[in-house]
Amino acid sequence: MKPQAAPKTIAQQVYERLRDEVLTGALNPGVWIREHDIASAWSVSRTPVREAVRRLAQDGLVEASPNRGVRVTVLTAEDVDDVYEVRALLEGAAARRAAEYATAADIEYLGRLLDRIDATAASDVAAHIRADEAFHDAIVALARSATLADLTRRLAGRVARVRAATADTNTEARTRRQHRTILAALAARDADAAERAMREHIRTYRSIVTERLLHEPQGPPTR
Amino acid sequence: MKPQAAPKTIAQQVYERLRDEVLTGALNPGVWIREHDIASAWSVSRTPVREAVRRLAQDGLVEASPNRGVRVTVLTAEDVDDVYEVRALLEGAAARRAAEYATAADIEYLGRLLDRIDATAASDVAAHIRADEAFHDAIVALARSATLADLTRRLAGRVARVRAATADTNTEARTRRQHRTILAALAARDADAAERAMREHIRTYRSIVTERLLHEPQGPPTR
DNA sequence: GCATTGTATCATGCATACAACCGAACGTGC
DNA sequence: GCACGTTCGGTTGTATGCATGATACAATGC
Repeated sequence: MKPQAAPKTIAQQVYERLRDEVLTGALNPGVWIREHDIASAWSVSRTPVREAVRRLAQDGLVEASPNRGVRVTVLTAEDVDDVYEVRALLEGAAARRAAEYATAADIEYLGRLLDRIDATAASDVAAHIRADEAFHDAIVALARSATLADLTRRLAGRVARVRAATADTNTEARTRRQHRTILAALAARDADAAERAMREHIRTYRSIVTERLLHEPQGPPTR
Repeated sequence: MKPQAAPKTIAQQVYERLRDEVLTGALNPGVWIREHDIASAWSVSRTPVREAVRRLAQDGLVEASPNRGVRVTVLTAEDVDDVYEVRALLEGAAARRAAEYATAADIEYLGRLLDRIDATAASDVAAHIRADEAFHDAIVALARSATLADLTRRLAGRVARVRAATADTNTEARTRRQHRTILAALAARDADAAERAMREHIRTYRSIVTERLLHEPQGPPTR
């Protein structure tokens, strides 16, 4: 079921755990992450911690200062705007290609994913986000473009950060309707409509989360 | 004015050198890269080599097999097609935004970059590629989107690989005309035209390089 | 009082040693 | 002769110790 069943190496485990702590806010924006602290706290050596931290930097979740260390990046409204605009671009293109390649079975499967979103309790934020991600990921997979999938995955960290920060549960009736619109466009093999619908959908997300970010600012950057 | 003037750390030096060897074909596709070999050959430890290799994997220039090592990725025509399609998407969007943000001075600067391409001897392949990259990079910079710039840079490695493998000198009159068309669209502040022109331009590249790849299958002969 | 310089401290950057794991070849039993 | 288990070699994964570079603070000179 879960394609990731190999948190085998310590570096991978540290990476996932650190990522979780950033996403959940256990590590507040602006705080310094010292390799030695993490290593001693979790009883591992600095080597895998170092590797994990580098990967987080690639994901845009932390930013490195040479010879100084890394700290959790601070989310600004401009960043969110920017990330979501590019995400709309990428996933819009993915939807366009998916409209060309999707089989009837694929369409049916996507429909079941949407049903699962509807069946998830609005209170279960994490499950809701996972179900929504599954729908978007499935469409990207249908695009049959390794490059598109790769870049989308690269944005995923920053997107997840935003969603976690804003408790983006995607429960609004508007976004649900948009999901069905996207699916209908795919089923009709209408590439233009699929791309337009996906872009519109993600831009709706964007306005929702940016608005929430303005009302719930960030934590204090500890020096 | 090179923004990168700090190949100070050993890891960075190893990264750049390894990258060069992959691009120039000193390391042929399919060849296994063993950390220890590189380290002893260049008189450094495995630690910075390991870091450099991981970064290359992120760039898509090498692919890793768990506990087995990494080897130089093999270029297929499908990969090239895919990478250039996404590149057209990203840089097309960049051109659109550039049309909104560019000042008169920016336009003039872009014009000088194009003049420099024309002034470069067709025989100097490396200089030609650098000059062309400068033009494209400048447009991406004008888009004022950190995310767009980041993803473009992430594709840069794969694109550079293709260009090096096909000696893509961009000397055809057709591509030069397209450059001027893009610039004209930017000068006219016509976002739609700019995006269209850039997409068309990169897709022209794509057909050129894919055709060359078919005639000259893999990289240059071993040194 | 302010600027400049020297120094202490600390985190990263690198090197080296050890351990775990995978693959392949070889040997043995049927 | 074939299949299976085992051993062996080699590579990556991890731990730890040392060197280096940067920053902050304090002392000193102007």
